[in-house]
Amino acid sequence: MASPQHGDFSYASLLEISKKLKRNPKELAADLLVFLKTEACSSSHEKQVAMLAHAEVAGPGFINMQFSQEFLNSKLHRLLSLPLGSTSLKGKKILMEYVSANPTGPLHIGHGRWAVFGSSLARALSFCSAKVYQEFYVNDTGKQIDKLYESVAAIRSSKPIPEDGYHGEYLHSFKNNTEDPLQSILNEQKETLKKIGVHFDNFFHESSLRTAPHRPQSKNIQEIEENTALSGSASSSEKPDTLKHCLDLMESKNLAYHHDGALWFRSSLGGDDKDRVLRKSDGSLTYFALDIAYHFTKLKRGWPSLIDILGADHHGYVKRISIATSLMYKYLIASKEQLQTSQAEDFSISIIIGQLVKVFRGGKEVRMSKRSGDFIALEETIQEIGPDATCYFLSRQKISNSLYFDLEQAKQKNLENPVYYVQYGHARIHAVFRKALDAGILQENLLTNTVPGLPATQEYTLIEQAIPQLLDTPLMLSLEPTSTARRLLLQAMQFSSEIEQLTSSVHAETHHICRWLAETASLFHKLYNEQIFIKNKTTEDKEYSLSMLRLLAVVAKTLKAGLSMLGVSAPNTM
RNA sequence: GGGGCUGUAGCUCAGCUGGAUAGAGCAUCGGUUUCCUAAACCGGUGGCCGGAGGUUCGAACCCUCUCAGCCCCA
Repeated sequence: MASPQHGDFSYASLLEISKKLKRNPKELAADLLVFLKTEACSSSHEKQVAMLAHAEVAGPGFINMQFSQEFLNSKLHRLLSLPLGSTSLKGKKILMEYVSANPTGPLHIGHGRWAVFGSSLARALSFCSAKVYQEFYVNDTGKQIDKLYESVAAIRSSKPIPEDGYHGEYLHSFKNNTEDPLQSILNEQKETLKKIGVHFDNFFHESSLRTAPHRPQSKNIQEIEENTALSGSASSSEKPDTLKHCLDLMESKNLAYHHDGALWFRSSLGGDDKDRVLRKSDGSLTYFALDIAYHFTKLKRGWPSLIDILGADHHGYVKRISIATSLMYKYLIASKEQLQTSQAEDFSISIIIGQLVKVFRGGKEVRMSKRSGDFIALEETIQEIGPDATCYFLSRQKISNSLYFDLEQAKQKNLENPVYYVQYGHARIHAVFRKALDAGILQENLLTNTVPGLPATQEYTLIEQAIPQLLDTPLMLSLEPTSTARRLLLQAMQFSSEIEQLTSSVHAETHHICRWLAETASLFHKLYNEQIFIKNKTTEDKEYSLSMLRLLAVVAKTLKAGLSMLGVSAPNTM
């Protein structure tokens, strides 16, 4: 926000306020300055520490401020001794649905993008104390699935695959086994997702929405993984027909009507340009009907805040499904049907449209089509460039922007991929700590496995084990206004608010994490080249080293937090 | 025909609520290693922010029009 020469941070929107108040911005700034100096400086919300050392009016009406040494010191102490996190979304219950790939083939690179984006966002929301439930919708009924079974059946009986069936090579592995293809493909998808750190709380099968088994010969796919504790009354011996219930409800509430032999949803009520068909005149249901029923169950299971991440090819769906879900929620509140949630204002549905990934190979675009079998598998990419680079690469750009992905380039650029730059920063800090241990600056007998502010684990890093002995170190950094060390500390302090900001925005721009990581790593590498942390000549040097280690420990802690939010590892050596 | 996304350095992209001299990485040119990891650091070159109007103290950002690319629906 502020460049270093403008102090630690600056306030710029005073000019806008002054317009409304019809006051001279400079005068207003001067008044605010007096207030800041008397009020804010004397009562920071932590202890009684003066927050500001300096504040001044600059330019046409900016206020530039500088933190006091004491404030920075206490902030550093907190960052080191407490868990990182925020309470900005405390009490929020959010159900996220993403990936939801059809179980008709392996995941492609586009799915990888939604997966990485979704899981990063989920971690960011959890970081802000929201309760997040991650779900994958398994589209296990319908024409595409029938085609899958027909194609496999043809392969098994050595007959030609139907023209409009699936021709991908991956299906040929079913020739010599009797596995259920759908279940098997789904399992493979899960395995792939696991490699990039994506875990779902639930795989919701579309077939569970209706009673009539869609495909009697494959009963094993009917096993419902849905957590019954969360699904309210769904645990009775007879499975309720959610879809029928939902459609009946809509009819009874006059949200749906019959016309021309079809059943229509009054989506125009909510501002759609026309009503949409739920059940065609031939009796078959539209995807839309199933989607409404699915979203209905999300609400009924007690999740009032919904986030859907859809591919750009589904953007036509956004409006109608938002409308349908809102109307459903209104009904649920109106009828006082059992809801595990409390307030109506908790309801929100946010549908994030992720643009597609354009895949190139040596400058030539590769078209993705699952049916012909010509697609870029996520699995293949992970194997070629590794899970860390995959996650980072897929996170780097705004989700609303098409992502250009050249496989050849990604392969070649292994060492130039920015993820290594950040990881290297983390590993380098470890090297400094190892050196400090060798030099006797850190005391081996004081290393501990009970680290404040971190979850219990058997595998604390050296840095983490050293935290307790660093907490007592006084801050002796030369934190001149524009020093790299000061900028680095401010950057680390910024991490939590960076995450808060992206979770509060509708666009949920997780690529900001990448930017923050790269900036932080850059500042660290700069500092590393500016000075030597471990000198070990005099007592003074030793104290200096300890104070620097304290700063570096915070940097390592936040770097690791940022990396793991993206599903990227934070190695200790490279 | 209707709708969505995008247009910023040679390439790939950031740019947070309209704010101070538009930023990174790669590429390119030149420097830095008796010292904690050179997978690093420092410096140079490179810009009509697609174009035109408008809003205002101020616009890459907001509004209108327009051009180009990608996608969805009919």
